[in-house]
Amino acid sequence: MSAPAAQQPRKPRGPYAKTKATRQRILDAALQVFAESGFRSGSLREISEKVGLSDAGLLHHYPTKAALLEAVLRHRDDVALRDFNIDLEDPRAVVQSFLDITERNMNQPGVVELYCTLSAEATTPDHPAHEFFTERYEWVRGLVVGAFERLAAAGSLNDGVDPRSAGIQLISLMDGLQVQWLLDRSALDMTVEVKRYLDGLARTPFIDPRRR
Amino acid sequence: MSAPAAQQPRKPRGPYAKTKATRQRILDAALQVFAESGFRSGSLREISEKVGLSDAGLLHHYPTKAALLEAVLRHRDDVALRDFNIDLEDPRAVVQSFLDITERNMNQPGVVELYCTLSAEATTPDHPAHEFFTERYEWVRGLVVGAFERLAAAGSLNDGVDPRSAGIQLISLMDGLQVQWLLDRSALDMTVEVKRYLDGLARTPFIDPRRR
DNA sequence: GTCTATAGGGGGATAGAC
DNA sequence: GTCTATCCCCCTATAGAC
Repeated sequence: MSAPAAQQPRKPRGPYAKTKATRQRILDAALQVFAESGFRSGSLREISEKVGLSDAGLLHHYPTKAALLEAVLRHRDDVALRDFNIDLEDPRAVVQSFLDITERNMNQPGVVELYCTLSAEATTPDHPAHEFFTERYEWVRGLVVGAFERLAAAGSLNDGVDPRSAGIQLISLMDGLQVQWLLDRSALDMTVEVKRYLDGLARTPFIDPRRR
Repeated sequence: MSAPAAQQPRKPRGPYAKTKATRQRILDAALQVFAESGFRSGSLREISEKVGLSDAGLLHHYPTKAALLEAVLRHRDDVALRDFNIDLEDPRAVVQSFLDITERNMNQPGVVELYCTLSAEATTPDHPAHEFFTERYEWVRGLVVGAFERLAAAGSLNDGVDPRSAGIQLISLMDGLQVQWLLDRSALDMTVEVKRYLDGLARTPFIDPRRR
């Protein structure tokens, strides 16, 4: 779920390019390490060990640590966008997708940890992922606020619900739930909470009954 | 805002104890550094430089890096608890205090950054502040859920509002707002959003009109 | 495409002098 | 209570061999 698409690294020329597979393994390992320790204290050493490569071997594929981080973030977002393939013009589908993403997230705590840790770390302006996250939040906020605005215009929201606030709050809710959930997974069910929040916004539920 | 109270470091015996003042300066500097960089990549070096002390001088007051972190977190919570001095038996006062804290937070982004960064970092079980945060969240959740339960019993909540969900969501909302706010302070007003969320829970507003 | 070797910098913590 | 000196660890990145 990211604004611009990513450009592929480089020439996948050979007939059976092991390169692609290696890079995939690097991304997987990097995700794990950055999720566990964040960017700053996660080390290339740990990543290269996980992959079974030397440090220099790893840096052949991604020239710097920051470049590797970029690649991990963009890759995750590309995968998510492709898997869900949301119709951005349909406000109900957009809102529904937030619930779908929450549900998926409960099955991949590693990714949740990655975004939690990194988004907090990247609030500092000099962090290599700072721009990525500011742009990402701006984009997501625009997406969901737009959806709520169209729903409001169609009279589908309760009186007194401000579309922009609802968008900001939905995003905040999801982010905040993740911290509590990561700290103690038995304390709450993220899907239930998101669903309840959405149900509170409208008399007629958003959720397509065929899907849940 | 923490469950157990902290024990004071040690003997403040001398008549003009510079020790106390030094430790205060250390805590202030440590807060800044841990907020900016988190625990893992924030360095004692940077802290001791800010204070104007050598590394060893700093470690005389706090024997390890983890001990220093503990002290910073407990100190902040003690200060907040003392300043607000909430009547924990009055559910309206408890809910109101969340709004007060939000308002105060908007004037001290450093503290917000500290809790954001550290709570995310500390979701990993082996982090030195892991227990601190799990216990803290458990305690806060119990506090606010209890308040909502009493409000519900008194018929002060809208129909269909689940007290436990409302508590979990209020905390999540505050945490999530902080990330978005730190990334772009012009994007939203945390106080407004918390107030709107609370207003959505009850027909009669919680907020004491004498105070806002 | 991957390796070894190495440069060059920080990091936390301890010992012992003042 | 604070210092200097020191230990030994881990880190990112580059150069050049295979």
